[in-house]
Amino acid sequence: MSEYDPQALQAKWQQRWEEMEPFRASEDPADPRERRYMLDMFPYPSGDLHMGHGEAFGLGDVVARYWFQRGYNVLHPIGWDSFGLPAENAAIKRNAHPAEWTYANIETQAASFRRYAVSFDWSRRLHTSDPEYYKWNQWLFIRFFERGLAYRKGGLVNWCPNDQTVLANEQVIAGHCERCGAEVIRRELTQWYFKITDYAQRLLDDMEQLEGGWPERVLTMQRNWIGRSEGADVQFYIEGREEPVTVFTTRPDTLFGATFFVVAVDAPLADEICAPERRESFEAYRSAVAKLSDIERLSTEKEKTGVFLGRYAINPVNGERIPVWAADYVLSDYGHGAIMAVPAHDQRDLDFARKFGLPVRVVVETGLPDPAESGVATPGEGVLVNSGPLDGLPKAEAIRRIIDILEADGKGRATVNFRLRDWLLSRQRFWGTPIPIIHCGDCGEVPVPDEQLPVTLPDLRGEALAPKGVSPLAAATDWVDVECPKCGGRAKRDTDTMDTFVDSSWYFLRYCSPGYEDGPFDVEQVRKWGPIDQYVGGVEHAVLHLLYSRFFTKVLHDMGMLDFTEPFVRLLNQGQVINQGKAMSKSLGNGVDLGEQIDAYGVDAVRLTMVFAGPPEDDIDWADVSPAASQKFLARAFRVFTDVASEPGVPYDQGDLELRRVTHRTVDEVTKLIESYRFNVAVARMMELTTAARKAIDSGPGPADPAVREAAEVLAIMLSLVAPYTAEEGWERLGHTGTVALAGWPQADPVLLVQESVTCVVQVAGKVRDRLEVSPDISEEELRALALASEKVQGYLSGEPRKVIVRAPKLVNIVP
RNA sequence: GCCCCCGUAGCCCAAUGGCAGAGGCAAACCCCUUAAAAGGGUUGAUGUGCGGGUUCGACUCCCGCCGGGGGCACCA
Repeated sequence: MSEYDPQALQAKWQQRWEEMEPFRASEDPADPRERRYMLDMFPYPSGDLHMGHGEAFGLGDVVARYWFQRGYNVLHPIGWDSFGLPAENAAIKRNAHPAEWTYANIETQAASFRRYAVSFDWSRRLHTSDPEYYKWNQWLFIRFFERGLAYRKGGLVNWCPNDQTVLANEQVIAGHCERCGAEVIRRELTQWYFKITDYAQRLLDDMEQLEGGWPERVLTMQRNWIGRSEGADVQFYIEGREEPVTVFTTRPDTLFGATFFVVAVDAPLADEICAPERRESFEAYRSAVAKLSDIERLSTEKEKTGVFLGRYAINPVNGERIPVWAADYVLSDYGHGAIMAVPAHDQRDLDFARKFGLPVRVVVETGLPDPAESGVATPGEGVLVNSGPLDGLPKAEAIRRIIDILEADGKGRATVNFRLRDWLLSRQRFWGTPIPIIHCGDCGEVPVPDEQLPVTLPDLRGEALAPKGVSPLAAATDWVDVECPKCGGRAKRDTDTMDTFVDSSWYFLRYCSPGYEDGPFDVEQVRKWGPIDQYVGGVEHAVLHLLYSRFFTKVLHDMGMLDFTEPFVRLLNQGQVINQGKAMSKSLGNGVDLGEQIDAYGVDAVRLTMVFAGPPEDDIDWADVSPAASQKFLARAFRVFTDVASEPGVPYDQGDLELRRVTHRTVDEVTKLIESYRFNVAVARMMELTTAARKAIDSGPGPADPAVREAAEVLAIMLSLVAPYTAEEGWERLGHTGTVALAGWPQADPVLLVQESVTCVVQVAGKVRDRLEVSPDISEEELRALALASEKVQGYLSGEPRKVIVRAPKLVNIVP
């Protein structure tokens, strides 16, 4: 049988691999091999694997399998992010328990992964919904709580009316729920938070380590998200109020240009200071704003709105009385929820001033038209005017000066503000990790003692899980009512569950010691395996999972449990698989099913198509690629394997030199291409090698030549990164036993990389006029003489050339 | 509005200062075949979105447009 039958190969080799377990990471401390940790973002079990999984895991597997071939001790684990809403919704619909749906899907995906031939170490498999896993979420939560990094507070939060739960800031994308797309509203609720803001500066600073290893755009997104800005806190007294109000400004130099003062309409301060005669209009305005969605409210297109509060603030540097307004363009949860408004030099303040007829005073002379007339604020560089002690100073100097003055008078200080908010982690849903806190009337928030962990979920199913605005756990009274661990009195469990992003913030550490029972992970094992050398996943997690994981890593580092501060050394964002220019969707009816593609073309052809389609970070339009053509190529390669007529062990050095050169050049290039993630080009080189081998068999030295065997063996090994089934069968047909996956990466012989002669292009005025066959180590002088002596070149020259540029050995350019 | 990335053959994509084409798809033609399929082979730019500039030399670097994609966008 030399017919290429992908389905038969799949059945055969899947079973063999299960027996061999070739991809188990070695825990032997005496193992001398260098270690590597390769990880794909773990999947959510929402049914079977789809095209996106096919691409991401296919690309990751190229890296992992390359490392296996290089002889590293590779950790390449798999698990499931198995808590989350879809399971709960499915359970309500089917009157079942979320676990049933979840674990059934996990088994389906696991089987598909095995068929897809991803080089996982299956022995380390984990599921975040297992009590053995989420126990450690709870343990970590308590450690965070003890360190003041987990706390509860009231305030306005994002609420998804569809999912009936709160969301973290990161999970609101342009005013919509990251999960379901529903428009998010604001609600006043008491919730649990992780104090990620304590780590804002370090999250920013440590990005330096990631430079070059992470895509630039992910770093940019994180920088934007963290949003550091330098400036000053300045204290303003408000007439009739004892305590001063602090505002944050990045432009303290413009303090003399402040002509009014704005408080966020939804800040408690606005309510507090509103004058009685303004109460009615203030409250009308406040409720009008409350009705607006975030999208409407935050739109920059929207006209400025606001109301005068009937009060005045005192400018701390010149004693000027300025009116206090409430407006929705000032955000209650950034800075101090109040600002000094400098309309001349801030567009937002100017828009507001022009709408309500407030004065505009230029204090920085920029040479641009007067903002009061032009309507365009002048935020740029300039020299200070109308500013007392700052007059005549340029902007940067004025900022330093005024901060000195404010600090000396105790009226302000230099400070830094971040856009990043604390991570809201409590959720009012069932299928997640219970928050391990007991609320006691006397003792307050009491952590569940470690020895009582895990706090497991009560057995709720079907209708009992229906969203009702509070966690379904609250209804399980026998679960909720407990003794206070501290005083023994009557107390109640916290009924919220954790955001599932908590689960995924440290799972990569658990893989290092998945069965470990004395902590979330074995510190020694993580020291050995961590950090992750290569992480692969979608860019949609740029400010979600990737930011949270970085935060967790830093906290765990501070707890002395990790010796590194960044979890992912290198990150690859694969593109999306789309169809006919659009994302696949049910409504468009353009979905492509991974399983069906595999049934039609085979695993190897589908994987090859994904890898060959283009650079890994580019989207793949399935309408532009051809799995059928991939299958054809694999059949062609397979025929090369079966045509080889020599036995293993023949001396290659007696083989055809020309083919050997092609083989070794291919090894050299493919090695470099794989290491620089240019997998599509690497595949192109493999195709060329296949063609060269074909030619050698048909019209060259013939199938028995040792060079043909060498080419075929190299091809099988390189192909094993992308098309493991075809490579295995080919390897076996070539007379080898064991698995090609561990055959070892070939090494290019430098002697065979040296070319005997090179074609040198001779240009006259940039146009090619002759080609010379020269030795690759020809000297500049020699080549110059040779080029000038060329008859073809002479025809274009009249007299001495003005200039001759020699780039030995490839090019000579003569300027006549 | 601001910032970033990308525009190469009908299509997907190589070439990162030195001969515009490596690879694939599609197309046309040839060989093989009684025929078809399978298989083997041959063929493609007058110049790299447009206009300038730097250079002996530009797809590549710089400036300005056009087109596409992405990120951020009342964060004081």
